[in-house]
Amino acid sequence: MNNITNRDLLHLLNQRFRYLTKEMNKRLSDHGLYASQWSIIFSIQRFGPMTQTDIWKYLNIEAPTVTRTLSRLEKGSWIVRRQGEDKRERVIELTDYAKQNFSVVQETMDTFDEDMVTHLSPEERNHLYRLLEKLATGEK
Amino acid sequence: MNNITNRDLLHLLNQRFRYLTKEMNKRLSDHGLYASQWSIIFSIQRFGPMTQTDIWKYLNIEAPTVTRTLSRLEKGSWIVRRQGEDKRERVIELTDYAKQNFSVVQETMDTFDEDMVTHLSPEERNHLYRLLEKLATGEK
DNA sequence: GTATATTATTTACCTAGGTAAATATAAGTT
DNA sequence: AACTTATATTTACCTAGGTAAATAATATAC
Repeated sequence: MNNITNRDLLHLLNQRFRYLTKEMNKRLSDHGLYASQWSIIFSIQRFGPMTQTDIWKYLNIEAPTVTRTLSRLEKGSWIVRRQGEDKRERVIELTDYAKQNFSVVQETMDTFDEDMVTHLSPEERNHLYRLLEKLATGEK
Repeated sequence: MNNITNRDLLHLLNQRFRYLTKEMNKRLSDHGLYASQWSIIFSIQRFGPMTQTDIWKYLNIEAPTVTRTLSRLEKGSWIVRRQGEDKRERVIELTDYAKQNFSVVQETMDTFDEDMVTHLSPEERNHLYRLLEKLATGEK
């Protein structure tokens, strides 16, 4: 059994990642959402109102990306931006519309998550997690 | 030890993937390339001249994405598009410039690949590969 | 209290991925 | 040969990620 090359490993990761987001977008399209939009909605539902900085730090994406995605969510009536005490910051809250639709979308996503890992046993899922933790940690 | 949730698993995959491409782009920027561009150059070097269909089928991306990336590579003098016998198709070849610079970039990428998996033993790399194979296979 | 530095957000401009529809050529049918 | 179908590529238009620089408000220094 030959060892897999680093390149093949990263290539496969790439393939799988793209398949995942493609499929996720497909399933979310019924709800008028995209994958990245859902991850923001989910975060706010989980942690309560967040500033944009809270969001990009948690999701590990850049501030301009959040600005843009929030604008789309705002246009779709999923979130509202309210001014914070610190007038530089904007606090993001879910709209009633978002709260009403949250659980339906969540069910869709739960099914999606399960479908994606269905061939992995619980032990394998834990193991995969631990291996991914060791991947690309930035240190040498 | 609690089991990891599907959501956390996919979330981590997301984080790692973004870190990977970000870092890869950073290292390639010295060479005036982006990650996706390199993957095309690498494919052609490996398999020889390919039609655009060959490329998108191999890389598992959509045809329009390839069209765009090739245009950028062409502008950067990395590739040339020549008409195939079948006049519908365009055969992509590396330029002399690409051939001359290939090995330097490849060294950069080999180092990158190794850096990304450096915390994983050979067995772990194989295992990670096998687990990723089982992920998101599309079947239920 | 004014000047400077820091922080939060935005704007402008890249690349990359996707879908849907258009175009051009080839292949198949009658 | 003419008509229809299929294939290869492109165009137009989305979203998402990134960097660099601008703007506005806060915090800090003097």
